[in-house]
Amino acid sequence: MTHDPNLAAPAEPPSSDNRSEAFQGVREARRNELAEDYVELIAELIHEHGEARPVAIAARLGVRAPTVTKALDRLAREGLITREPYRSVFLTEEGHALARECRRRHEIVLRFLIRLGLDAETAERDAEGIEHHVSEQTLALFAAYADEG
Amino acid sequence: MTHDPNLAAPAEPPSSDNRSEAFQGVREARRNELAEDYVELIAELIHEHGEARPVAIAARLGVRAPTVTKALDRLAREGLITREPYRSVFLTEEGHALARECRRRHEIVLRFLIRLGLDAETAERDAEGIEHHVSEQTLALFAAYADEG
DNA sequence: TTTAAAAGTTAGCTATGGCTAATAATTTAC
DNA sequence: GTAAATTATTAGCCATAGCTAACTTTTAAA
Ligand SMILES: [Mn+2]
Ligand SMILES: [Mn+2]
Ligand SMILES: [Mn+2]
Ligand SMILES: [Mn+2]
Repeated sequence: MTHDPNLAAPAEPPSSDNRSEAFQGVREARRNELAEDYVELIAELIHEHGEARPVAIAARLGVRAPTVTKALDRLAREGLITREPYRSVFLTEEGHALARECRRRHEIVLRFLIRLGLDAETAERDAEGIEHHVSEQTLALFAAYADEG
Repeated sequence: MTHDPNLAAPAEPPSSDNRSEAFQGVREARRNELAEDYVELIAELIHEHGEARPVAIAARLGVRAPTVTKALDRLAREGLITREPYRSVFLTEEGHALARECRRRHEIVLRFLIRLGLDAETAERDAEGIEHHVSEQTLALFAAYADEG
């Protein structure tokens, strides 16, 4: 979806030992985390401030400006955003779709953790990491628990 | 614990905007994921087969041998393992402690997901990613739910 | 005991994701 | 309307994490 079809992928699926399945999946998820955080955040900033400027992205992520510039170049290359130099950033259709998906996951995980009894701050922090590693099945169970649990 | 004190850390904590806290935490967690997976796996292999050979590590992780060699060099540099060329790998005290901690987290998350109603395979896969992003607080709630829920 | 296979390492490539320092463009203040 | 401040980009650094190809060492077979 968000990523290049296997830039550094092996000739023969390296040892598709059955046990390796989980790790393969996690590596795949890790490759998309950054892009997911970016598009989700960009959507948020546009909603809150009417635009997403690199300086705001950097502040929210807690990284330096050049880090953001480079990441945005990559997102543009991947077709998730459009941009012009020195201007703020826009989501493509694809980027917007991914952002919505991420926001949904984020909110379900967050609601779930809070319902479980976690304080808001810790919940937010854990959700920010966990959201990238929950399957649809888990998400469904989280949502069910949050809604009625 | 497992990592260098900020190799690429900024001069002044880059924009310690309050909102950035969650992302900072996640980035920190991401830096340790690989090391955590390795030491946990090494402990497992030693338990199962009496030794941890690079070839077995590679098979289980689903990566190529040179990837493992390099990662092991890094773990050794960080004081988590000891090794000699062409021989199998051992955990240092520190590595062993980290492995135990990881195994504990992994098992709590896994038990929790299964208790929630997830199938074993999906649970294993999600746990492999989630385990690196749960705070002690969340872990406590997971454990409580798994035990009595 | 020689040879073949398996395992491990090294060298070298690509891409990501951080950073600083220097420069360029834009916006704001005067 | 110019000068200053802010914002953004570029260039260049470093470490991680993957890969292949080539080589070395160790282990297993014949
Ligand atoms: Mn996130
Ligand atoms: Mn998020
Ligand atoms: Mn893991
Ligand atoms: Mn694990």
